[in-house]
Amino acid sequence: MFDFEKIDKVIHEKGRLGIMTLLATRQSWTFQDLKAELEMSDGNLVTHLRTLHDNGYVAVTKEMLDRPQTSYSLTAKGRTSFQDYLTILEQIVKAGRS
Amino acid sequence: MFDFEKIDKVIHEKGRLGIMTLLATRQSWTFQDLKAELEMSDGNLVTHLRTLHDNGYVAVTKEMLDRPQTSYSLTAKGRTSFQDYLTILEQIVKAGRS
DNA sequence: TCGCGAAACTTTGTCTTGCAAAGTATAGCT
DNA sequence: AGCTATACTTTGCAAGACAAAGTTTCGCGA
Repeated sequence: MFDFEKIDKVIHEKGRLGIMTLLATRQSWTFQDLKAELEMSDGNLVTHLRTLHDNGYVAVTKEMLDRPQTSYSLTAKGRTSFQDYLTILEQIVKAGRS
Repeated sequence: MFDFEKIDKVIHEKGRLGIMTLLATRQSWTFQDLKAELEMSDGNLVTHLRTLHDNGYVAVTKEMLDRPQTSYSLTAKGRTSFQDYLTILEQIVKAGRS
């Protein structure tokens, strides 16, 4: 019926799913904004962001304003992977609502 | 924006999400049918089903036909929890498609 | 110039899971 | 009695989430 093996394990985790969803709604997010929105610890957030970056889903931009400020955004690959993931979610919702 | 903490960790796991989705499409599934559809090992499938049962999401019916046959179905609690979960998925899809 | 604090990590450690392989129990068929 | 299928349980490992504490780097104020 469904191929649940297709579910992307990198995205399908509460923390990273939150990050990906936020990144999809805006061009760019700072570390601080993500942290405030998701209420994650520094270590946890950085680890998830690194996992996403290592998989080529997230781009990192480091800037020096008056304070250091790192921003994150989706890569093209990240965006398509996320859309593919959403397609599976849609199928699940559709099946589950019947 | 979203409260990702609301995501039900019992449901939000690839294996159990598969089980719950299948159970939502039919009144009842046998162990063998679930196993064939999800392509899981016996131990893995039983463990997930027990987790779902321990959380009150799944009812178990044991029968003796010519062979032992155990069937699984959603409880009322399981159904509402799953619907709540789907609601969050819908929000994510909606946000991610914008 | 010497801290001080903030941002963004890294490190460490713990604890929970997923998952598979192998073993067990029960019942029917031959 | 022995074989097979179902439905488990047990064991063990490896991966991952997560938090707390330590680290680095910068700007700024005393």
